[in-house]
Amino acid sequence: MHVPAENDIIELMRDHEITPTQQRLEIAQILFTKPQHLSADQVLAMVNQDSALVSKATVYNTLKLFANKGLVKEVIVDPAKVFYDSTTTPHYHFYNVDTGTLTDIEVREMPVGNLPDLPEGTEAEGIDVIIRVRSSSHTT
Amino acid sequence: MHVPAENDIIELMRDHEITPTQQRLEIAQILFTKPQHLSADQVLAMVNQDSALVSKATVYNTLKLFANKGLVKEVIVDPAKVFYDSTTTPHYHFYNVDTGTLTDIEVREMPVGNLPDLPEGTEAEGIDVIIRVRSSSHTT
DNA sequence: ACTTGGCCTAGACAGAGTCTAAGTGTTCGG
DNA sequence: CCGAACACTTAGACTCTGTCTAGGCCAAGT
Ligand SMILES: [Mn+2]
Ligand SMILES: [Mn+2]
Ligand SMILES: [Zn+2]
Ligand SMILES: [Zn+2]
Repeated sequence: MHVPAENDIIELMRDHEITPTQQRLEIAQILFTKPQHLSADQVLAMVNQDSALVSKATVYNTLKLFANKGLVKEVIVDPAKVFYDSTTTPHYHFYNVDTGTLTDIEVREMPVGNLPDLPEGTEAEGIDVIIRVRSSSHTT
Repeated sequence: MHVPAENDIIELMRDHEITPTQQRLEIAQILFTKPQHLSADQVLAMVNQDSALVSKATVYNTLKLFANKGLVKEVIVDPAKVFYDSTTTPHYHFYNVDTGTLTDIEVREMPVGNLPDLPEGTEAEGIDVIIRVRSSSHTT
């Protein structure tokens, strides 16, 4: 299962209670061709590179919808923009602050201890682990 | 050593190769009264609540300067704004996505495994661990 | 046909953060 | 002292990501 067929994507969306529309399909096709980390702006550019298919508002709305329904995961590492991760299984990230590149870390490569006691009246939603790196031989 | 005296702060700044100016002192006084996580906007409001002492540009410039010199640490958990942490010793964070509140986690409360192999040509700069929580009894 | 409801869209808008160009000290050489 | 050099500060314009608004479109149901 590499580049998923349109039918697979429609089924995936139905599984997650998302009505499949033409625009959502265009966006999903781009996201789910491979594991990747894309900003909304990148998705907007990619989806419209041949012809204008999807508006800016719909790209933002759709990515947020996908995130809420668990189809993609938001990754917040850059104060300037959100990345959307097409891989939703638990994993962590390297973030190269020089290049802006995200790289996945398998959980087994970096075990993290159990959750500490949560603050009163809260429940856990997820753990983000980000290892910030910079490109070597920096004139620091 | 609670509310640090002006002289302590000047020495701290000199130690970090920061020329102490009136505006930088105003900002430092607010930051270092206690361990806390403040956005630039909050610092701007606090520093000017009595009389207009420091401009917006200087607040942003100063916080970035302090971060570069290691006086404060940037915490990136919210796509809308950066938090500045007056505690620079290693620790992790809870982030309540409902209230926007950051809470510290001591490293000993949540041991994290050794660093995995870094991507080619990079060196580590730091590890961020964020446990996202939401306030209980949510109508999800 | 008409209504309803979900979806899409252009473009206005909001808010965090940056930049620019001018002003204000402060230091330092003569 | 005096003037040049330099670092710092500032108002306000500007940029950029993301949100909102108000109307248009379309498919389904009656
Ligand atoms: Mn799923
Ligand atoms: Mn230090
Ligand atoms: Zn990832
Ligand atoms: Zn902290």
